[in-house]
Parts: sequence; structure tokens; C-alpha cells
Amino acid sequence: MRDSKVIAERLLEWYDRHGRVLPWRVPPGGGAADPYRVWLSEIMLQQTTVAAVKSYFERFTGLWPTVDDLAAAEDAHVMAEWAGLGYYARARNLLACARIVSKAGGFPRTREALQALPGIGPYTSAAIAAIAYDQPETVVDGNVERVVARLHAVETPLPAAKPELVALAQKLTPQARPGDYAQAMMDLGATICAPRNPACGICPLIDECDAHRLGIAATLPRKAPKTAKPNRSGIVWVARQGDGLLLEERPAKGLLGGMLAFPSAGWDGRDLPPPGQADWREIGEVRHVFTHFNLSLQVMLGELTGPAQRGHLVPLRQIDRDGLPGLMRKVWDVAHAEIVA
DNA sequence: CAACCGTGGGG
DNA sequence: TCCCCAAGGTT
Repeated sequence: MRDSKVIAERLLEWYDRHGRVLPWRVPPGGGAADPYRVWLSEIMLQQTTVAAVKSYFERFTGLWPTVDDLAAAEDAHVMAEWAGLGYYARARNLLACARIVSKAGGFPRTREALQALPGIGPYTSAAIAAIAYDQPETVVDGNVERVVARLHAVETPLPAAKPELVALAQKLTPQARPGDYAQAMMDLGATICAPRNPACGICPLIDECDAHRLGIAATLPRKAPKTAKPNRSGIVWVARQGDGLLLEERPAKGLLGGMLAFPSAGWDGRDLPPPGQADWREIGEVRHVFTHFNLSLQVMLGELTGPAQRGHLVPLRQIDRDGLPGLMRKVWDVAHAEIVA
């Protein structure tokens, strides 16, 4: 019990001096955090690096300063702005959540009610409750798992170790400054207690760390071995007609769900024919790595000789590369180079 | 509960 | 080049 108090105190003291300055973070003494900005940043940060999120967060808050603004936005606009960030279910859930919250007149304040909203799970609900509402909820993300596993030298591999790590993290959570404490744990994990080369020499918790004492800090947390990624392949068609290219909206669920894309087949469980009649010729190949498989796509280019079977034509100058998911940006780059040439 | 779901950067 | 992984959630 006294141990946890020392840890929280040292961590907060370190955070006050070395905490990161981030666009969604209220500096010490800057007043209460805006729940909308906390929520938005937490959704964007799910499995995504701080560096990647920054520009997206600035753009979203510029376009939609409040949850009511976001709730009123058009689906396609939000999806296009999210393009490139990945995990597109987050964007769909983001809009669904914004509309529920806007209609309700604001975000709920309890962790339980927050977690009932789409896209908000155990981590995010605790983070919002702690950071925006100053409630002593225990926030457990990948950083906290690592810090706690090291502090207590937990050698059980993840994900089996998760319940144990959550229980240990709960015992460490202080009643005072829960939001700062949560962010301090994550900052420590991101900057000092790093996955590969932990900077134990400058860690404020070095005296409390069992793993460091045992000389095994860098090896924790242990993780179950991963299975190899299979290779998949398929075809993507860039269909021209007049000065336009054929684009389609992907099915709402599944890979790149709800995103704008060139018609494709053979790699995502759909085995569709070409989107129209044309003298197709291969102009290149695109490789892409998804979470659970590697992909190689043959890029076909052709001038439609009849009506398009699916999708809609978009004038070349009107196609927004930034509004496409990463995979389709690669396809666009190959096709655009060929068309311009 | 294990599989599914993106992308870019770093060692 | 390859592997790891980053403020996870949903089904």
C-alpha cells in the first residue's frame, strides 16, 4: 500500500516536469479538458502512434470543433478525412457515437455509460473518465501493461497476463489527479519504459522496479508467439471513361469498410468480375501489408466500352488522393503515372 | 476467445 | 528486408 503511494508520487512529479506537450492535452493549470477532444484523441490513438495522429486531430477539430458539428457531418466527408489513419471501423463508430452523444446533449460521465457507446471499450472509457472527468478509473493500455509487468516482474505471457496486470494496475491507481496519473503512465511507457531499449537509468521508478532489479526489464512483457502472415493476391481495375475514373464505396463492414476504392477482387473474400467491358492491360503491381496478411494486387487499366457495372465515374481532377485509404493511394499512384505519361 | 481490422516508423 | 509495434474494439 505504501509502495503504490511512492510510485504515484514519483510518477506525477516526473510527469509535471517531463510530460509531453500534445495538441489534445491541457497543460498543467490550463483548466478542465474538453470531453470531445479527449474522446476524439483517444479514438484516433487506438493502436496508432502519436506522430500519425497529430495532423488528423488538428484537421478534425478545425473542421468540427464540437461533437455537434461532427454529428452533423456527412459520412463520406468524415471517412475521407479519416483516410490514411487505418482501422476504418473507428471512423464509422466515431460518427455513430457522435450522433448518439449529440442527441443526448453531451457525453455521459461514468465509465459504464461511456463503454456502452460505439467504439469505446475498457481502455477508452477509463481514459475519458479519468482525463476528462477526473475520476479514479484505472487506464490499461499497452504502455501500462508494459510498465506494470516490469514493476512487478510479471513473466506470464500476454494476453493471458492481462487480468493479472489489470489487477496490479488498479492497486497502483491513486485517488488524486487520476487523469494526470493515467497520462503519466502512458508517457513513461512511451518515452522511458520503452518496449526495446528501456532507459532505466533515468527512470523515476527505478527503485520500485522488480524487473530492473532482476535484470529482465527489456524482456518484459512476454508475449505469445505470433503466427506468420499469409500472402494474398488479387486484381484491381482502374476503369477510364471520358475524363473520369471508376470508384466505388466498399461494403460498410470488413476490410476498408465504407471507404472509397477502385473496384477490386480476389483478395477480400469477394470474387467479382471486372466492373465493365474494356481492353484491360496490366500496368503494374501494388504491395501492401495488412494486420493479418500481405497483399499483392495486379493493377489493370482499361477504357470502358460499355456501361459501368458498379461504382461511379469521378473526373480525374476531382479525385482526391488523400481521401483514399493507403492501399488505394498506391493504386492511384501507379495509374496516375501511367495516365499522365 | 481468437480472429479480424491499417498504416507508418524504427531497430 | 524483416519484424515489431502503437493511447484497442468488435464479433
